[in-house]
Amino acid sequence: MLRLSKLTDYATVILSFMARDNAQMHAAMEIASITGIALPTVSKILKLLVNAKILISTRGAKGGYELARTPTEISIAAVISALEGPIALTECSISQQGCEQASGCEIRGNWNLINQTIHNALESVTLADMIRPTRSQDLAWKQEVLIPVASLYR
Amino acid sequence: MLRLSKLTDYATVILSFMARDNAQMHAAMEIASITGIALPTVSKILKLLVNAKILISTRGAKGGYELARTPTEISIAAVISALEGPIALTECSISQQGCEQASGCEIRGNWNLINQTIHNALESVTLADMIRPTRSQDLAWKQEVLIPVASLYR
DNA sequence: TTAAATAGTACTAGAATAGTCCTCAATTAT
DNA sequence: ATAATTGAGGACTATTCTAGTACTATTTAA
Repeated sequence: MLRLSKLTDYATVILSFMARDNAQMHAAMEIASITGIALPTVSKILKLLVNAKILISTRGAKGGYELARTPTEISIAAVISALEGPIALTECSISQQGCEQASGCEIRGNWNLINQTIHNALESVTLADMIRPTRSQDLAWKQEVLIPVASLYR
Repeated sequence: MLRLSKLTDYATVILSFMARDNAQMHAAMEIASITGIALPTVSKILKLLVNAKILISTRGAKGGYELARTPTEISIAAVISALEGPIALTECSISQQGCEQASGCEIRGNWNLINQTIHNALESVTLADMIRPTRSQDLAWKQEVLIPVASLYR
């Protein structure tokens, strides 16, 4: 569930490669051969990332792509919305009339809270975090996970 | 992004209707006419929820569906995984060899952390929360949103 | 026994994704 | 200047996934 598209997945791979050797310019073809993702697909992704101002492109010979900001300043949320549009779990947007007729739709407001919560969580993770080594043993953080929606009603 | 399927959306509508008038048995047809969702679709969803032990079904005349637990004991995470399978953003699962060849795949562990974080957030929201009135004005909770992955590295 | 209701499964149409390709524009090096 | 390199932009296709439907079997109450 909660699928991200493959393209988004690729984007994180590409970006974390770029983050690791910083301050460098990389041509699309170079990135394609290093990551093993087909060139046209890499190109497509890079273009989307440029439009989202996550990357800066330089045309012409010796051109290429580079990060627009430092890895600590690029959030995963930004990457995801660059590739998939605004972050939202539901598209309850299907005509408000329909929702008023149907009985269940006071829910919508609560979905929005959940969306916000997840968005904030993704906002707090940066590219810099992604390229750090994993310590899956270390589960101390679990205790820190919050219950934001429930807390609304205290 | 982060799309949930329409079916999952419907499921929350159906379940919150059922949660509101508790302890009652509801036939699929009744639910269909009240929610405005087509009967075959409602049936499909109800069956999935039964398989996930979120609902209990009773066959035969006077049969129907009822909640298997109280609304406070049914998490949104459970509903989502009932409809869409395990909660995971990426399906990096595409052959580990492929990932070792490509340069970017130390990322996977970090994705798992993000998945876990989101899973925990969804686990903390229950059906009971969903049927409460929304107070979108009240944004106090925003201050409480955490930075779980970053905290891993302190 | 009959009617009401769910269980299970298979199928179809439509939409969304992934992936590719082609032409234009810009920059550098010769 | 001119050629080579590289990105920009858009159009297009095939495949996969989802939503929705239909049909048959099974169970239970009256």
